[in-house]
Amino acid sequence: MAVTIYDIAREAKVGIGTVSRVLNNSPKVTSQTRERVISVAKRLNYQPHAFAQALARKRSNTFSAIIPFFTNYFFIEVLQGVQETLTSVGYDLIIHGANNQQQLEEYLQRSMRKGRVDGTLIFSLRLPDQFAAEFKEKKIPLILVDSFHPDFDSIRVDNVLGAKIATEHLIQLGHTDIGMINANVVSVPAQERLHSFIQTLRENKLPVRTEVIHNSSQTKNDGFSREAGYNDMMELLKSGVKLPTALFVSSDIQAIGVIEALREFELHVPDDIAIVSFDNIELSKYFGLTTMSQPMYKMGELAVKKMLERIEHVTTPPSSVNFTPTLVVRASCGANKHYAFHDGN
Amino acid sequence: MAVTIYDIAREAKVGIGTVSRVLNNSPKVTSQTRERVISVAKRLNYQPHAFAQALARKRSNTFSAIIPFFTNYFFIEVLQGVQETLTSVGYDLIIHGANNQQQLEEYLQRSMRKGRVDGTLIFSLRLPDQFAAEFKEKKIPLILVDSFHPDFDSIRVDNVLGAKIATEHLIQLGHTDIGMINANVVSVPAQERLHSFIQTLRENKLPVRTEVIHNSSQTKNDGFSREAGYNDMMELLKSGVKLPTALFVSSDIQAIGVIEALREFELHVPDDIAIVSFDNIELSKYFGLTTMSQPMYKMGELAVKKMLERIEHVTTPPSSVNFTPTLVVRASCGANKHYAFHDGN
DNA sequence: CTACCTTCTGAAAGCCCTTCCATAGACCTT
DNA sequence: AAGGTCTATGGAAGGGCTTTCAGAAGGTAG
Repeated sequence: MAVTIYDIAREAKVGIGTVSRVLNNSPKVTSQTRERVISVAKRLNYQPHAFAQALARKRSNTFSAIIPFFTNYFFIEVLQGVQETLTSVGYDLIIHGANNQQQLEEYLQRSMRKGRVDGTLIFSLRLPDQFAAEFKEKKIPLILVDSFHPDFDSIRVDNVLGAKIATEHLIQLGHTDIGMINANVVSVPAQERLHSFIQTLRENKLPVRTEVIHNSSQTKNDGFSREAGYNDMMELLKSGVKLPTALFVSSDIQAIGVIEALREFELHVPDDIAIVSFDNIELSKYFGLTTMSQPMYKMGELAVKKMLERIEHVTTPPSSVNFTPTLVVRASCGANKHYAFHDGN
Repeated sequence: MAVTIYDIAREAKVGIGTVSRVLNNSPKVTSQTRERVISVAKRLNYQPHAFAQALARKRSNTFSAIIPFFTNYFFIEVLQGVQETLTSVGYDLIIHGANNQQQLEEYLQRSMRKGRVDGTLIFSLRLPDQFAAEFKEKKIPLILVDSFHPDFDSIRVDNVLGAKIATEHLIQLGHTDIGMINANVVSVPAQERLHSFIQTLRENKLPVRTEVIHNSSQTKNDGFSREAGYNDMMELLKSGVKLPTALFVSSDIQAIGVIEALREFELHVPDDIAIVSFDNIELSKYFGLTTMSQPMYKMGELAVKKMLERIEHVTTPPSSVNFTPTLVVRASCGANKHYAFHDGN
């Protein structure tokens, strides 16, 4: 069968303890025996058994990540940061796509199985209270990305500030009648962006026309999709209400759908309607989207670093990092003539 | 500390063997003791220790997937199929993004660690010979997706046939001067599409103008990116060679970049130049891309099913499934007036 | 009532590693 | 030379589970 440290010990005429010490680079082995053991290990093509190691060490060197949806550009880019950082420190990543509340709970349950993972990352999902309590009690490291809970570390983009900046940018461009195409408010970021948008209008004493503030009822990707953007904009267009002169859209990918819908009604961006959205995914540049840029890769990287720290120091109080999204001005808002805007007409 | 089967055994006044049997639904337990054990387990909020289980059972219920690049729409969509299917059968997925050969080898190494995973999926990557031998010898289940090796199961799209269909579609539309914007030929699919493209031109007795057949030298995502498409098309445009009337582009995402470049030269698709690409990612519809559609989600699903079969029957000879990509005619080839083509002018 | 099955159950062995503990031996010290 | 210190080493214990094995308990048949 598979070769174990016992085989190595026998061949190298040492004890298993010594083999283990050699393999773990413990200093208390003479270089002579060390070399003998290493050469035998190589000859037998020894591979340590990960689970036996994990069991003995009481740590698995793997994290789990729970994300709402797989096909979402924001998550993909953050995940890339997570994965690459993790790899560089020898950790593995288990990925769970939670399409609904039930799946989320199942995955959380799995992540809590003793020893399965050393920590888990939750993306953009609200942590149910009973799980929060359990994670806390069991002291299982948990990092929230793009979400928040007072008992755990979190890494976020400041959606409130971001939505404010976006909205004020439109206001500064002279717009006074601004609508919003939002994702599904079951998503926390969608909620925050919505409230901040409304708040900003109020602060600027602008009318809040609820008939042009549209929360998606789509459930797929919580409404953060091209399709949702298209459908929701279509609804607005067909409803016959007076259109605003500008729109704040809760994600770039939705904005792409929104533009598609506008095109069918022969409305031009930014002349007929100006758009600012959120995320700055790779494609945004192509579309000339003015958008709030999030440091996605960096967020992933930081999430891992925090997790590693957290594992070392289980008891330090949780901290929260807020990245400020930055406004990237392109063509869709009408402010930057440098970029041609491409809406396909 | 964490609750173990010993705790349950003590509380329920049974032996650990019985506890284990109950938890694993072994039939040889009276319903009376079964219920007693279950109620104690629930009361103590017992969670089995995954690694101890894996160690004793000699299987981990997790697979690993090695993909070339994270931010590639093709992989993401296949992975979604993989992940969802896996979840439905209670397996976990470890994801490795291999940005280069060295990383690939490290990950393969990791996957071979005894017990770490029950099997691994490799995406679009050529399996190095020494690893092939080792996997085969150790009988570690291995499934190749979008790649091929005679000793292992593989699930592919027929790139040769796909490229042929795409090229012939352009030929049927009357084009006799056709170029290609290819990804980096270090990638097997890129290679196959290239060869089949040239082969098809020859079969149809059309000229093969190597100056308009451009293999990307980009390494990021092996040239399967918007950026690569843009840069490579730019090179072609600036080179001053006579442009072909049609282009076969090796992926949709590149095609988007190609269109962007053409736009800067005020060339219109499909009137000035017709385009057929490959993949049919979600965004293709938006762009009106005529493309070869690959059943990505299905491929992921099938990969998992094959893997599970393979685990049951280690010795059955490897099989290879070839999906035939289907032509989706939209606007970019000029054949379908139903779709408006959107190149942003 | 004894002999023999069945069925269920408890406990030990085993999965493969890390780590602790005890010991042997080398090296100092006085 | 005896005692003490230190280092390298072997091996047992332990991590939490599954599975095998033997035996207890209960039932049936002769």
